[in-house]
Amino acid sequence: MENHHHYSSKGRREIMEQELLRGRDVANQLLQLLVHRSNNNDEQGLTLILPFAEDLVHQVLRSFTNTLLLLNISNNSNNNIDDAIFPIKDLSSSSSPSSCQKHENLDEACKSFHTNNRRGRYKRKTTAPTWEKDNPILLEDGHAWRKYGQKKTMNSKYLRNYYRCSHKCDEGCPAMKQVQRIQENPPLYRTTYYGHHTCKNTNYYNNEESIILEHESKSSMFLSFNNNNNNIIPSSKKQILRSTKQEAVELVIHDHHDDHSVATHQSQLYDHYEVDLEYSRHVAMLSSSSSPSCTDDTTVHQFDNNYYYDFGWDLDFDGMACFDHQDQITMII
DNA sequence: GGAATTTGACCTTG
DNA sequence: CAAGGTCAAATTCC
Repeated sequence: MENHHHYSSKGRREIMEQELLRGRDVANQLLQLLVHRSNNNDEQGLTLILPFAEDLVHQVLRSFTNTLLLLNISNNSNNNIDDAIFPIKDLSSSSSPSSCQKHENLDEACKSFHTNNRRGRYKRKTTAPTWEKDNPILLEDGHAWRKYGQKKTMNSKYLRNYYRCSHKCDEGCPAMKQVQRIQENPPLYRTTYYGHHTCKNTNYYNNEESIILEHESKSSMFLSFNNNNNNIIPSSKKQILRSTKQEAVELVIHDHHDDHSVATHQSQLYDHYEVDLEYSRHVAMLSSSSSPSCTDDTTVHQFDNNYYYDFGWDLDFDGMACFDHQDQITMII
């Protein structure tokens, strides 16, 4: 309920300031990188360093985008917007949003739930995974997770990490996930989800107001919504229209990807209450029509009489063809 | 000091 | 019995 206050201590102004400072720092890094390279005049070294420079540029742009978004929001709204700001945390910063209600009682509730005698208390899952996805970096998915174990497995040199929903104890939410690195270079992490969230996930997506700042991502697609005025906060080529909480959101593609600088997109499909807006690079989509034309690497899943299309597009823009033949897609939030 | 993670023991499953 | 999922005390983090 009043879980927003976690963020209100850090006001909009402060977040904007942080964004700008971060952008300046990164710009300085970029400058030094370029100066260093131009001094050396090393053609081969330049190509090596190009991806890094590109990443820095993306970070600077992200700083601008986030700050502008915050400015835009503060101009258009005058009511408690501080409470509605949910900045995307950097991956380097640890810990979950910890914005669940009665969070201080959580551990206590867990302790009372488990007695000292551990016998018979184990309930090992038997169900098949609900969803599985590989990602090149560790991503947050908008839910608060509590890690409860890690294990070395036979066929991997990496540890498998076990998480359950932070609301398991206070709301009995059964959702769990496992994350395991499956490849070193380039890094690849496999996240396997078990069960669906039953908790009131008020911290991000189902909230009446939420502002999603762009996070480190090679994608320039940027989604956000605000229920107050149904306004459109455009970024790159996509816009969200008519956002209604816990109802379908129409996502209309106004333009197609004729410009490849729009960068990379990857979709990720969760169940329909776990659409990830936090990272633009993975967006779950539900087609309202029965059968959009899709590229070959599109996979279709059926769930609750709905068809889910996982476009799974990647660096090569294969998946973009999906939009070329379909100008309206329904997204469930 | 409280909350989150780590860690090895404990437990289930095949 | 091996593999690996889960628990909770110990440890770390904030």
